[in-house]
Amino acid sequence: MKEYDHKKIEKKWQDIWEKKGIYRAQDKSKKPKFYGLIEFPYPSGAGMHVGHIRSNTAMDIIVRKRRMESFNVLYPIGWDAFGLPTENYAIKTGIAPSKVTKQNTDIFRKQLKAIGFSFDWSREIDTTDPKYYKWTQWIFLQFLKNGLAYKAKMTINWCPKDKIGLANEEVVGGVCERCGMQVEKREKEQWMLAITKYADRLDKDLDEVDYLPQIKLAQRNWIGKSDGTEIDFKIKGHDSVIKVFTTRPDTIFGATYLVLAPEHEMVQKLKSQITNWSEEVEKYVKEVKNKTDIERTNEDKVKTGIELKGIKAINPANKEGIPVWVADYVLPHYGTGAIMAVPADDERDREFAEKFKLPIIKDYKKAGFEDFGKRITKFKLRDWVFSRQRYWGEPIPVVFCDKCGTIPVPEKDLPVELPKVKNYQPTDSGESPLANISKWVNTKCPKCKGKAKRETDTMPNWAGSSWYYLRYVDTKNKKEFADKKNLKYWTPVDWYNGGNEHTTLHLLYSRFWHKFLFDLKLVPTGEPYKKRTSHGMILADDGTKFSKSKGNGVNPEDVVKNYGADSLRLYEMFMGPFDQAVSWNRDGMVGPRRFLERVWKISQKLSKNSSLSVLKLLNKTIKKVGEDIDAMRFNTAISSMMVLVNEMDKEEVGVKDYKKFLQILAPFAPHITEELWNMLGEKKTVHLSLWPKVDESLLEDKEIKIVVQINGKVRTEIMINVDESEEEIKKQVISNDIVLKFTNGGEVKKVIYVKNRLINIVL
RNA sequence: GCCCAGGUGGCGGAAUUGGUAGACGCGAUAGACUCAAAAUCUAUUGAUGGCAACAUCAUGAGAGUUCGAUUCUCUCCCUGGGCACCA
Repeated sequence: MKEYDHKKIEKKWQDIWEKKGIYRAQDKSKKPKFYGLIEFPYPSGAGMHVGHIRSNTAMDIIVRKRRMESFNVLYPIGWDAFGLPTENYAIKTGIAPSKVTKQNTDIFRKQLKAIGFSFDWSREIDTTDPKYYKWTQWIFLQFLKNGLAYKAKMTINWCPKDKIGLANEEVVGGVCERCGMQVEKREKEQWMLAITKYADRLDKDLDEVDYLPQIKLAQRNWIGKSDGTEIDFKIKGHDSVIKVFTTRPDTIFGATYLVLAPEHEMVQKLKSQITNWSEEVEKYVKEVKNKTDIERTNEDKVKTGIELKGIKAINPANKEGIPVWVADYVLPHYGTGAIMAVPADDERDREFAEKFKLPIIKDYKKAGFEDFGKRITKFKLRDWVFSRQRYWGEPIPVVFCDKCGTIPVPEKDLPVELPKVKNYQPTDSGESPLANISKWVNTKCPKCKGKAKRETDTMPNWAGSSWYYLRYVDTKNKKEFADKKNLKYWTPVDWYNGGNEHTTLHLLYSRFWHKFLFDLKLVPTGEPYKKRTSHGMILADDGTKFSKSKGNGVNPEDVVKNYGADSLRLYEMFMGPFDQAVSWNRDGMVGPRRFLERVWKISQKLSKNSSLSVLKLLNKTIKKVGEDIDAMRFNTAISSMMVLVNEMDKEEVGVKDYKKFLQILAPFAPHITEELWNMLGEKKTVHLSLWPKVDESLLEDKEIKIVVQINGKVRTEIMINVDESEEEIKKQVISNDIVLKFTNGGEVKKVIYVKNRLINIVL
């Protein structure tokens, strides 16, 4: 072929690669393994997004390089297909979510294949496949067996639009994370997972993993570990105590009053002794209860509160009776829901004390505090609300029997499959649409064989994604979620890249599930991911998010058609630093495409040997590209290859050296490099060839240029020999014509020499 | 309000972590090729002054440390993201 035509080569090689199975991971291998993971996509009806391509290409480049470094690589793909958009689509159109999911995954698969990602397609998984969610349900039963799944009646966040209960983690700024609707409060029986039991380990074990510092910090802030002291305050004339949590137990001598959250259980217990109960306190407590979190916290910092008259607590430090208040700025779910106020030391407490004329003790002694409480660790993290009143999720495998109570579905009866329904709308009472299918709901109790009802709640879509990386190591296993030997060989994941938006939700949940499975000795490591990085978003050319309503999306298929997958991959890697958000530029595709055309053109003019300048630059580039890939600096890797191609364009290039260049370009542009590699007579794929070695002897120059500064300003540059001594170089510089012009007989105060870089003369 | 990123030509961005600011790419201008256009090639391209050699200024603003600051310190302004009175 004389000219580069991506249409003739891309599909061709994709088919050959698939037929030969060159990207298949080998479960039995003596090679060292490398498990590279991307977050499996949600197959939305809109098809693949340019953002998917950016993150998938990055990991694709990394795993392709690892293969060329003789690693046995696992780079799998699947579908995180349960979720609201598909269900909402079903509500609108009446089309079954399973059918929509099938359509969407077919589109996604075709689109992903057209980009040339080196996924091992033989391991494709789908969270909505009963063969997969059988094991999601099975893991839930293990949680239940071990007391980590429990039912609780609790105030939940209720989205009136989605008609669904939301986990605290899914409420962003008081509104539903998905639809933006103001969240209400409702009482509801919910399945919960006790993630808080793992809070300490989830925090501590971050020390063992290689996550980006920001990611660790975000997880730590979310878990919110804080060490402090729990102190009992006795109540005068009452036998119970108010437990207070403080990080500053040394300030107890300055504590002049207590504040309880209005929801605090002691408020109800002390009711009969509170003299202003009916006229003030009761009303205030009710008001707070009706407030959403956002109203409660958005009061322009004007604090409200009511004193519980008739109640006095005793400060254990000085035995003085102090007043007790309720105020909504104290939250029931953090600490003990009660604080001791030290207005002399704490800004909020002072503000509150000044407003309500409470005593402030300025000088108090700070010694001897340790006797008054016990050391304790508190976390912000709350248990995970695991129930959804929706159709399109894994049914929670539990039945309710009047005689026997809540009974888990026996493991042999898994999976509990989703039945077909006619109407996907949640019921008016907010129950799952499953509640309407009496045939499915009414069942036999596994224990007494009497009448029983199935749980109609389903799992949140975080469930299937909490363990999918484990299934990839053994996707077809019918006996267990994955074979132990496979787990031992492949896990942990060596490198996991994903979106920033998942650093507190998905990442934390999957670490929690993993630790639980580790405790049951079902997985061999305490952490699922050795290394975690994250990518920046791709924004529209105006710097805002892509959105359907604006119609500013970019269709990757059009780009592939016009420019080719290789150009698209290169552009997305070249457009900016990988961890930062970048704007899509319609004209940006041109540069990478031209680059590939020049790469092609050079193949038509190869000689026997390369010029020295090409040889030197090639070596430098091999080194830089290798380092840049490992550090995810794809943009500079590409620019250095562009510099090399510019040089090769002008100079003589030998076949052997050109092939080395093809090898380092191969992870970025797999199709064109394979075609050229093949055209040059290679029979085996470039993608399993050995990554070229750097010839260190070619990296160093004997003659180098150094910069000459006078008083810190660049005035000229000179060539020096690397073997020359500092003395000789200084002498040479001082007698330089241009330097003499500036020194002009003046006194040289100081000469600073930075080896092989610059020399600065201070006058 | 607090925390984390970030602010560099017309645009996306680079800068060996204190050592030539603007690599690489896009765009633009001029020329070559062409009947013409596209593509390609060649040259120029931060600003100001100058015929030129060159000089001065310039990395959000202002100060500081230093022989030397895009890089370090302080104050302030702006953009994006996260958290929401956390005891």
